[in-house]
Amino acid sequence: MRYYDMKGFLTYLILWILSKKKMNGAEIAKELQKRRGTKPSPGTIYPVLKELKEKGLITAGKDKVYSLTRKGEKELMSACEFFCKTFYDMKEMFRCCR
Amino acid sequence: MRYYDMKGFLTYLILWILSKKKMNGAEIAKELQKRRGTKPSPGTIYPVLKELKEKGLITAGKDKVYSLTRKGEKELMSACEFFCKTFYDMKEMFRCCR
DNA sequence: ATAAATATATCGGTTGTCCGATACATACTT
DNA sequence: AAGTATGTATCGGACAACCGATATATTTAT
Repeated sequence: MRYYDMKGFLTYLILWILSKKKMNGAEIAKELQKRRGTKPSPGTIYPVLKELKEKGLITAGKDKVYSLTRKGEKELMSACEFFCKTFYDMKEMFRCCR
Repeated sequence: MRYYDMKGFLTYLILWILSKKKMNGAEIAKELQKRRGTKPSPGTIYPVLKELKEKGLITAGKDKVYSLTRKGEKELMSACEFFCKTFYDMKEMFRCCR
């Protein structure tokens, strides 16, 4: 997986969110609404969940409550490292907005 | 401009880089190489610079050394705020990789 | 049990990022 | 001044994110 492409943060944002709490699709959508200000449409979110599941990064039981797999955790970690490297001086950025 | 789309971080990364130091296209490419590990192709970087210039976010003299305009600074600030809001708990992320 | 509301899923199409290839301009060397 | 290296620019196309619309499944209410 190539982080440097960075088309769409959504996938990683979802991984990030799921790393904190198990959720179903609708709950994820709500959480995104809260964070970004806009709610992704069903046509956006469910394909992403499907893809993440097929890649083995998340799993869900019959109740459709998703959580990260071990692989998903590693993937998220890698993404974090990439972000840290790319925005190694981002701390200033965060400082500026609080 | 819609931050929540987030297709491609490149544009904002370039704004971020230019906010710290004036550079020409080649220098920007090198800096990106350093940060991301991959160097953007000319076909990637120059169209982005052109677009940013057309939007009035950056300017350059005859020497093609780019710098942020006032508008560009504001834009970057907005982007920062968006990131902070979206990843309000990202501090943990940064902690994990150092 | 039926109806209504909510959640999940799929499909087609649009858009924008990014790249590779190519062409052009400018600066540097000898 | 000619040739070489380096920087700049443009074009076409590949690919993926995202959305809107629609269909289906599941849960909740009556």
